[in-house]
Amino acid sequence: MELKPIAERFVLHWGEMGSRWGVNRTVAQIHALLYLAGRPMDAEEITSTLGVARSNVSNSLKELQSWNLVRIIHLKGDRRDHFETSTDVWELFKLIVAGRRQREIDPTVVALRECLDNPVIEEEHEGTRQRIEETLKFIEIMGTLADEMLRLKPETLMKTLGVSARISQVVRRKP
Amino acid sequence: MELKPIAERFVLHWGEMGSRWGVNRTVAQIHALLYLAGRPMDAEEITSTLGVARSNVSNSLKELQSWNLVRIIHLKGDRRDHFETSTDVWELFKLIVAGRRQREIDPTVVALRECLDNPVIEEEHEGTRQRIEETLKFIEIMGTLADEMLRLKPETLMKTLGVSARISQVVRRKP
DNA sequence: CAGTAATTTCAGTAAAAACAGAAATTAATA
DNA sequence: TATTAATTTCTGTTTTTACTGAAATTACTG
Repeated sequence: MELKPIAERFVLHWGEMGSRWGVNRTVAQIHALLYLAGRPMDAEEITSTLGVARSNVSNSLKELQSWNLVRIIHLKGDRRDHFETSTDVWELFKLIVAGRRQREIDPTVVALRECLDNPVIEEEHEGTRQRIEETLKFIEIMGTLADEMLRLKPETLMKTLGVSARISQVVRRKP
Repeated sequence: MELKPIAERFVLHWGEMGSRWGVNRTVAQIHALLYLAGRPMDAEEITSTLGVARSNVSNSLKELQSWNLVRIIHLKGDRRDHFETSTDVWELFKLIVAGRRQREIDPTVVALRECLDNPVIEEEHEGTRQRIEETLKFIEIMGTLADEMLRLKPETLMKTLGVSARISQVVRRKP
Protein backbone atom coordinates (compact mmCIF):
# COMPACT_ATOMS: atom_id res chain seq x y z
CA MET A 1 0.00 0.00 0.00
CA GLU A 2 1.24 3.41 -0.90
CA LEU A 3 0.58 6.15 1.62
CA LYS A 4 -1.13 9.27 0.31
CA PRO A 5 0.54 12.58 1.19
CA ILE A 6 -1.72 13.68 4.04
CA ALA A 7 -1.73 10.31 5.71
CA GLU A 8 2.03 10.19 5.34
CA ARG A 9 2.45 13.54 7.00
CA PHE A 10 0.17 12.50 9.84
CA VAL A 11 1.99 9.25 10.40
CA LEU A 12 5.42 10.83 10.32
CA HIS A 13 4.40 13.61 12.66
CA TRP A 14 2.95 11.12 15.07
CA GLY A 15 6.17 9.15 15.03
CA GLU A 16 8.05 12.34 15.80
CA MET A 17 5.75 13.17 18.70
CA GLY A 18 6.08 9.65 20.01
CA SER A 19 9.85 9.98 20.32
CA ARG A 20 9.44 13.15 22.32
CA TRP A 21 7.26 11.32 24.81
CA GLY A 22 9.41 8.25 25.12
CA VAL A 23 7.59 6.11 22.57
CA ASN A 24 9.53 4.33 19.86
CA ARG A 25 9.09 6.06 16.53
CA THR A 26 8.07 2.97 14.57
CA VAL A 27 5.64 1.96 17.28
CA ALA A 28 3.98 5.36 17.11
CA GLN A 29 3.93 5.31 13.32
CA ILE A 30 2.29 1.92 13.17
CA HIS A 31 -0.33 3.02 15.60
CA ALA A 32 -1.01 6.19 13.65
CA LEU A 33 -1.28 4.17 10.46
CA LEU A 34 -3.81 1.74 11.89
CA TYR A 35 -5.75 4.61 13.37
CA LEU A 36 -5.99 6.48 10.09
CA ALA A 37 -6.69 3.37 8.08
CA GLY A 38 -9.59 2.57 10.33
CA ARG A 39 -9.50 -1.05 9.22
CA PRO A 40 -7.48 -4.13 10.12
CA MET A 41 -4.16 -4.48 8.34
CA ASP A 42 -1.80 -7.41 8.18
CA ALA A 43 1.84 -7.12 9.15
CA GLU A 44 3.07 -7.37 5.59
CA GLU A 45 0.96 -4.44 4.49
CA ILE A 46 2.18 -2.35 7.40
CA THR A 47 5.73 -3.30 6.54
CA SER A 48 5.49 -2.24 2.93
CA THR A 49 3.52 0.90 3.69
CA LEU A 50 6.00 2.19 6.22
CA GLY A 51 9.08 0.80 4.52
CA VAL A 52 10.56 -0.82 7.62
CA ALA A 53 11.68 -4.36 8.34
CA ARG A 54 9.14 -7.06 8.90
CA SER A 55 10.71 -7.95 12.23
CA ASN A 56 10.49 -4.37 13.33
CA VAL A 57 6.77 -4.41 12.65
CA SER A 58 6.36 -7.68 14.50
CA ASN A 59 8.05 -6.35 17.62
CA SER A 60 6.31 -3.00 17.48
CA LEU A 61 2.92 -4.68 17.20
CA LYS A 62 3.76 -6.74 20.27
CA GLU A 63 4.56 -3.52 22.09
CA LEU A 64 1.27 -1.97 21.01
CA GLN A 65 -0.64 -5.03 22.11
CA SER A 66 1.01 -4.90 25.52
CA TRP A 67 -0.49 -1.42 25.88
CA ASN A 68 -3.88 -2.73 24.72
CA LEU A 69 -3.76 -0.21 21.91
CA VAL A 70 -3.85 -2.84 19.19
CA ARG A 71 -5.59 -6.19 18.97
CA ILE A 72 -5.33 -9.12 16.63
CA ILE A 73 -8.19 -9.87 14.31
CA HIS A 74 -8.74 -12.83 12.04
CA LEU A 75 -10.55 -12.52 8.75
CA LYS A 76 -12.24 -15.58 7.39
CA GLY A 77 -10.38 -17.24 4.60
CA ASP A 78 -7.13 -15.55 5.60
CA ARG A 79 -4.67 -17.24 7.88
CA ARG A 80 -2.65 -14.12 8.49
CA ASP A 81 -3.01 -12.05 11.63
CA HIS A 82 -4.61 -8.69 11.12
CA PHE A 83 -4.25 -5.78 13.47
CA GLU A 84 -6.59 -3.00 14.36
CA THR A 85 -6.84 -0.15 16.81
CA SER A 86 -9.71 1.92 18.10
CA THR A 87 -10.71 4.90 15.99
CA ASP A 88 -11.92 6.72 19.07
CA VAL A 89 -9.28 9.21 20.23
CA TRP A 90 -10.73 9.34 23.71
CA GLU A 91 -10.66 5.63 24.13
CA LEU A 92 -7.08 5.63 22.93
CA PHE A 93 -6.27 8.40 25.35
CA LYS A 94 -7.67 6.33 28.20
CA LEU A 95 -5.64 3.30 27.20
CA ILE A 96 -2.49 5.36 27.18
CA VAL A 97 -3.31 6.93 30.53
CA ALA A 98 -3.97 3.50 31.99
CA GLY A 99 -0.67 2.20 30.69
CA ARG A 100 1.42 5.07 31.91
CA ARG A 101 -0.35 5.00 35.22
CA GLN A 102 0.66 1.47 35.95
CA ARG A 103 4.07 1.60 34.33
CA GLU A 104 5.30 4.90 35.68
CA ILE A 105 3.06 6.33 38.37
CA ASP A 106 2.65 3.19 40.43
CA PRO A 107 6.35 2.28 40.60
CA THR A 108 7.15 5.87 41.51
CA VAL A 109 4.69 5.83 44.36
CA VAL A 110 6.30 2.64 45.60
CA ALA A 111 9.79 4.09 45.31
CA LEU A 112 8.90 7.30 47.13
CA ARG A 113 7.11 5.46 49.90
CA GLU A 114 10.13 3.27 50.38
CA CYS A 115 12.27 6.38 50.61
CA LEU A 116 10.05 7.83 53.30
CA ASP A 117 9.70 4.58 55.23
CA ASN A 118 13.40 3.86 55.22
CA PRO A 119 14.94 4.75 58.62
CA VAL A 120 18.00 6.27 56.95
CA ILE A 121 15.71 9.11 55.92
CA GLU A 122 16.90 10.52 59.24
CA GLU A 123 20.26 11.27 57.67
CA GLU A 124 18.62 13.72 55.29
CA HIS A 125 17.67 17.26 56.03
CA GLU A 126 14.12 17.84 57.19
CA GLY A 127 13.47 19.92 54.06
CA THR A 128 14.53 17.07 51.87
CA ARG A 129 12.14 14.71 53.56
CA GLN A 130 9.35 17.23 53.22
CA ARG A 131 9.97 17.64 49.51
CA ILE A 132 9.93 13.92 48.94
CA GLU A 133 6.62 13.84 50.78
CA GLU A 134 5.26 16.66 48.62
CA THR A 135 6.38 14.81 45.54
CA LEU A 136 4.65 11.66 46.69
CA LYS A 137 1.43 13.57 47.31
CA PHE A 138 1.71 15.07 43.87
CA ILE A 139 2.21 11.76 42.16
CA GLU A 140 -0.63 10.20 44.10
CA ILE A 141 -2.97 12.96 43.00
CA MET A 142 -1.91 12.34 39.41
CA GLY A 143 -2.68 8.68 39.87
CA THR A 144 -6.12 9.37 41.30
CA LEU A 145 -6.80 11.84 38.53
CA ALA A 146 -5.87 9.19 36.02
CA ASP A 147 -8.28 6.77 37.67
CA GLU A 148 -11.00 9.35 37.58
CA MET A 149 -10.58 9.72 33.85
CA LEU A 150 -10.48 5.99 33.36
CA ARG A 151 -13.84 5.56 35.03
CA LEU A 152 -15.59 7.91 32.63
CA LYS A 153 -17.02 6.67 29.37
CA PRO A 154 -15.27 8.24 26.38
CA GLU A 155 -18.19 10.55 25.53
CA THR A 156 -18.51 11.74 29.10
CA LEU A 157 -14.79 12.28 29.36
CA MET A 158 -14.74 14.20 26.13
CA LYS A 159 -17.61 16.38 27.18
CA THR A 160 -16.23 16.97 30.64
CA LEU A 161 -12.77 17.93 29.48
CA GLY A 162 -14.00 19.64 26.35
CA VAL A 163 -16.60 21.71 28.11
CA SER A 164 -14.39 22.66 31.01
CA ALA A 165 -11.72 23.63 28.55
CA ARG A 166 -14.13 25.75 26.57
CA ILE A 167 -15.51 27.46 29.65
CA SER A 168 -12.09 28.42 30.81
CA GLN A 169 -11.41 29.76 27.35
CA VAL A 170 -14.46 32.00 27.46
CA VAL A 171 -14.50 33.12 31.06
CA ARG A 172 -10.93 34.32 31.12
CA ARG A 173 -10.91 35.52 34.67
CA LYS A 174 -8.05 35.25 37.09
CA PRO A 175 -8.42 32.29 39.46
CA MET B 1 29.26 16.68 47.91
CA GLU B 2 28.43 13.10 48.63
CA LEU B 3 24.82 12.10 48.09
CA LYS B 4 23.10 10.37 51.00
CA PRO B 5 21.30 7.11 50.20
CA ILE B 6 17.72 8.39 50.09
CA ALA B 7 18.59 11.42 48.01
CA GLU B 8 20.58 9.20 45.68
CA ARG B 9 17.66 6.87 45.20
CA PHE B 10 15.33 9.77 44.52
CA VAL B 11 17.68 11.34 42.01
CA LEU B 12 18.32 8.09 40.18
CA HIS B 13 14.65 7.23 40.05
CA TRP B 14 13.84 10.64 38.69
CA GLY B 15 16.46 10.25 36.00
CA GLU B 16 14.89 6.95 35.09
CA MET B 17 11.41 8.45 34.90
CA GLY B 18 12.74 11.31 32.82
CA SER B 19 14.00 8.93 30.14
CA ARG B 20 10.60 7.30 29.93
CA TRP B 21 9.03 10.66 29.20
CA GLY B 22 11.59 11.81 26.70
CA VAL B 23 13.77 13.80 29.07
CA ASN B 24 17.50 13.26 29.10
CA ARG B 25 18.56 11.30 32.16
CA THR B 26 21.25 13.69 33.31
CA VAL B 27 18.92 16.64 32.84
CA ALA B 28 16.32 14.98 35.02
CA GLN B 29 18.89 14.00 37.62
CA ILE B 30 20.25 17.51 37.90
CA HIS B 31 16.81 18.87 38.32
CA ALA B 32 15.95 16.33 40.99
CA LEU B 33 19.19 17.14 42.78
CA LEU B 34 18.52 20.87 42.86
CA TYR B 35 14.98 20.22 43.95
CA LEU B 36 15.99 18.03 46.85
CA ALA B 37 18.87 20.25 47.85
CA GLY B 38 16.52 23.21 48.06
CA ARG B 39 19.45 25.58 47.78
CA PRO B 40 21.54 27.00 44.96
CA MET B 41 24.42 24.82 43.83
CA ASP B 42 27.30 25.65 41.52
CA ALA B 43 28.08 23.55 38.48
CA GLU B 44 31.20 22.06 40.00
CA GLU B 45 29.28 20.76 42.97
CA ILE B 46 26.62 19.25 40.74
CA THR B 47 29.36 17.65 38.66
CA SER B 48 31.07 15.99 41.57
CA THR B 49 27.83 14.96 43.23
CA LEU B 50 26.46 13.21 40.18
CA GLY B 51 29.80 12.02 38.84
CA VAL B 52 29.31 13.26 35.30
CA ALA B 53 31.40 15.51 33.07
CA ARG B 54 31.47 19.23 33.69
CA SER B 55 30.41 19.94 30.13
CA ASN B 56 27.48 17.60 30.48
CA VAL B 57 26.31 19.58 33.49
CA SER B 58 26.77 22.84 31.62
CA ASN B 59 24.64 21.70 28.72
CA SER B 60 22.00 20.11 30.89
CA LEU B 61 21.66 23.29 32.92
CA LYS B 62 21.15 25.22 29.70
CA GLU B 63 18.39 22.81 28.81
CA LEU B 64 16.76 23.23 32.20
CA GLN B 65 16.96 26.99 31.89
CA SER B 66 15.30 26.86 28.49
CA TRP B 67 12.37 25.18 30.23
CA ASN B 68 12.43 27.84 32.95
CA LEU B 69 12.89 25.08 35.46
CA VAL B 70 16.24 26.39 36.68
CA ARG B 71 17.58 29.89 37.07
CA ILE B 72 21.00 31.34 37.68
CA ILE B 73 21.74 32.94 41.01
CA HIS B 74 24.77 34.89 42.10
CA LEU B 75 26.01 34.80 45.65
CA LYS B 76 28.01 37.76 46.86
CA GLY B 77 31.73 37.18 47.02
CA ASP B 78 31.45 34.24 44.63
CA ARG B 79 32.00 34.70 40.94
CA ARG B 80 30.64 31.33 40.00
CA ASP B 81 27.13 30.84 38.70
CA HIS B 82 24.80 29.08 41.07
CA PHE B 83 21.67 27.29 40.03
CA GLU B 84 18.38 26.80 41.76
CA THR B 85 14.94 25.45 41.04
CA SER B 86 11.59 25.92 42.68
CA THR B 87 10.83 23.66 45.61
CA ASP B 88 7.13 23.84 44.82
CA VAL B 89 6.06 20.72 42.93
CA TRP B 90 2.98 22.42 41.56
CA GLU B 91 4.91 25.33 40.20
CA LEU B 92 7.32 22.88 38.60
CA PHE B 93 4.40 20.98 37.15
CA LYS B 94 3.08 24.15 35.60
CA LEU B 95 6.43 25.00 34.07
CA ILE B 96 6.64 21.58 32.52
CA VAL B 97 3.09 21.78 31.21
CA ALA B 98 3.82 25.19 29.70
CA GLY B 99 6.94 23.88 28.02
CA ARG B 100 5.34 20.79 26.55
CA ARG B 101 2.36 22.80 25.47
CA GLN B 102 4.39 25.10 23.32
CA ARG B 103 6.92 22.55 22.16
CA GLU B 104 4.60 19.69 21.33
CA ILE B 105 0.95 20.65 21.38
CA ASP B 106 1.22 23.86 19.40
CA PRO B 107 3.27 22.42 16.53
CA THR B 108 0.90 19.46 16.35
CA VAL B 109 -2.10 21.74 16.06
CA VAL B 110 -0.34 23.55 13.24
CA ALA B 111 0.54 20.31 11.47
CA LEU B 112 -2.98 18.89 11.73
CA ARG B 113 -4.57 22.12 10.55
CA GLU B 114 -2.26 22.13 7.56
CA CYS B 115 -3.31 18.57 6.81
CA LEU B 116 -6.97 19.51 6.89
CA ASP B 117 -6.51 22.72 4.91
CA ASN B 118 -4.45 21.08 2.21
CA PRO B 119 -6.59 20.43 -0.90
CA VAL B 120 -5.00 17.02 -1.42
CA ILE B 121 -6.99 15.92 1.63
CA GLU B 122 -9.54 15.05 -1.06
CA GLU B 123 -7.42 12.10 -2.05
CA GLU B 124 -7.97 10.54 1.36
CA HIS B 125 -10.99 8.61 2.48
CA GLU B 126 -13.67 10.58 4.23
CA GLY B 127 -13.10 8.52 7.40
CA THR B 128 -9.44 9.44 7.39
CA ARG B 129 -10.25 13.13 7.20
CA GLN B 130 -12.74 12.76 10.01
CA ARG B 131 -10.22 11.06 12.24
CA ILE B 132 -7.64 13.75 11.62
CA GLU B 133 -10.30 16.27 12.59
CA GLU B 134 -11.10 14.34 15.76
CA THR B 135 -7.44 14.23 16.60
CA LEU B 136 -7.12 17.96 16.11
CA LYS B 137 -10.09 18.58 18.39
CA PHE B 138 -8.53 16.32 20.97
CA ILE B 139 -5.18 18.07 20.87
CA GLU B 140 -6.83 21.47 21.05
CA ILE B 141 -8.74 20.45 24.14
CA MET B 142 -5.49 19.30 25.69
CA GLY B 143 -3.99 22.67 24.89
CA THR B 144 -6.87 24.57 26.43
CA LEU B 145 -6.76 22.33 29.45
CA ALA B 146 -3.09 23.10 29.82
CA ASP B 147 -3.83 26.82 29.64
CA GLU B 148 -6.50 26.42 32.25
CA MET B 149 -4.01 24.88 34.64
CA LEU B 150 -1.44 27.51 33.86
CA ARG B 151 -3.80 30.27 34.86
CA LEU B 152 -4.32 28.87 38.33
CA LYS B 153 -2.02 29.74 41.19
CA PRO B 154 -0.18 26.69 42.49
CA GLU B 155 -2.26 26.44 45.68
CA THR B 156 -5.51 26.71 43.77
CA LEU B 157 -4.35 24.17 41.25
CA MET B 158 -3.29 21.79 43.95
CA LYS B 159 -6.56 22.14 45.78
CA THR B 160 -8.62 21.82 42.62
CA LEU B 161 -6.88 18.73 41.34
CA GLY B 162 -6.31 17.30 44.79
CA VAL B 163 -9.88 17.76 45.91
CA SER B 164 -11.43 16.55 42.70
CA ALA B 165 -9.17 13.54 42.84
CA ARG B 166 -10.18 12.82 46.38
CA ILE B 167 -13.87 13.25 45.72
CA SER B 168 -13.77 10.83 42.86
CA GLN B 169 -11.97 8.42 45.13
CA VAL B 170 -14.71 8.59 47.74
CA VAL B 171 -17.84 8.90 45.67
CA ARG B 172 -17.14 5.91 43.46
CA ARG B 173 -20.21 6.17 41.36
CA LYS B 174 -20.45 5.43 37.71
CA PRO B 175 -20.39 8.56 35.52
C1' DC C 1 46.28 44.23 30.96
C1' DA C 2 48.35 39.92 32.41
C1' DG C 3 46.83 36.15 34.71
C1' DT C 4 43.45 33.10 36.49
C1' DA C 5 38.92 31.26 37.23
C1' DA C 6 34.69 29.88 35.23
C1' DT C 7 32.06 28.53 31.53
C1' DT C 8 31.07 27.03 26.94
C1' DT C 9 32.02 24.96 22.59
C1' DC C 10 33.49 21.37 19.95
C1' DA C 11 35.22 17.12 18.20
C1' DG C 12 35.58 12.68 19.15
C1' DT C 13 34.02 8.39 21.88
C1' DA C 14 30.94 5.46 24.13
C1' DA C 15 26.57 3.73 25.10
C1' DA C 16 22.03 2.87 23.99
C1' DA C 17 18.35 2.30 21.07
C1' DA C 18 16.46 1.24 16.79
C1' DC C 19 16.45 -1.46 13.05
C1' DA C 20 17.46 -5.02 9.26
C1' DG C 21 17.93 -9.58 7.49
C1' DA C 22 18.60 -14.30 8.16
C1' DA C 23 17.47 -18.24 10.65
C1' DA C 24 14.34 -20.65 13.42
C1' DT C 25 9.93 -21.63 14.93
C1' DT C 26 5.07 -22.15 14.68
C1' DA C 27 0.87 -22.83 12.35
C1' DA C 28 -1.88 -24.06 8.61
C1' DT C 29 -2.93 -26.65 4.38
C1' DA C 30 -3.13 -30.18 0.91
C1' DT D 1 3.09 -35.72 7.15
C1' DA D 2 5.49 -32.96 3.82
C1' DT D 3 5.09 -28.40 2.11
C1' DT D 4 4.31 -23.77 2.37
C1' DA D 5 2.88 -19.68 4.71
C1' DA D 6 3.25 -16.70 8.56
C1' DT D 7 5.42 -15.11 12.46
C1' DT D 8 8.99 -14.63 15.81
C1' DT D 9 13.62 -14.75 17.53
C1' DC D 10 18.22 -13.72 17.21
C1' DT D 11 22.54 -11.66 15.79
C1' DG D 12 24.79 -8.17 13.96
C1' DT D 13 24.69 -3.31 11.94
C1' DT D 14 23.35 1.30 11.78
C1' DT D 15 21.79 5.30 13.71
C1' DT D 16 21.04 8.19 17.26
C1' DT D 17 21.75 10.09 21.53
C1' DA D 18 24.49 10.84 25.51
C1' DC D 19 28.57 11.89 27.22
C1' DT D 20 33.59 13.00 27.91
C1' DG D 21 37.80 15.72 27.84
C1' DA D 22 40.36 19.16 25.73
C1' DA D 23 40.50 23.50 23.72
C1' DA D 24 38.57 27.95 23.26
C1' DT D 25 36.17 31.62 25.03
C1' DT D 26 34.43 34.69 28.34
C1' DA D 27 34.44 36.94 32.63
C1' DC D 28 36.66 38.41 36.48
C1' DT D 29 40.73 39.98 39.55
C1' DG D 30 45.00 41.82 41.18
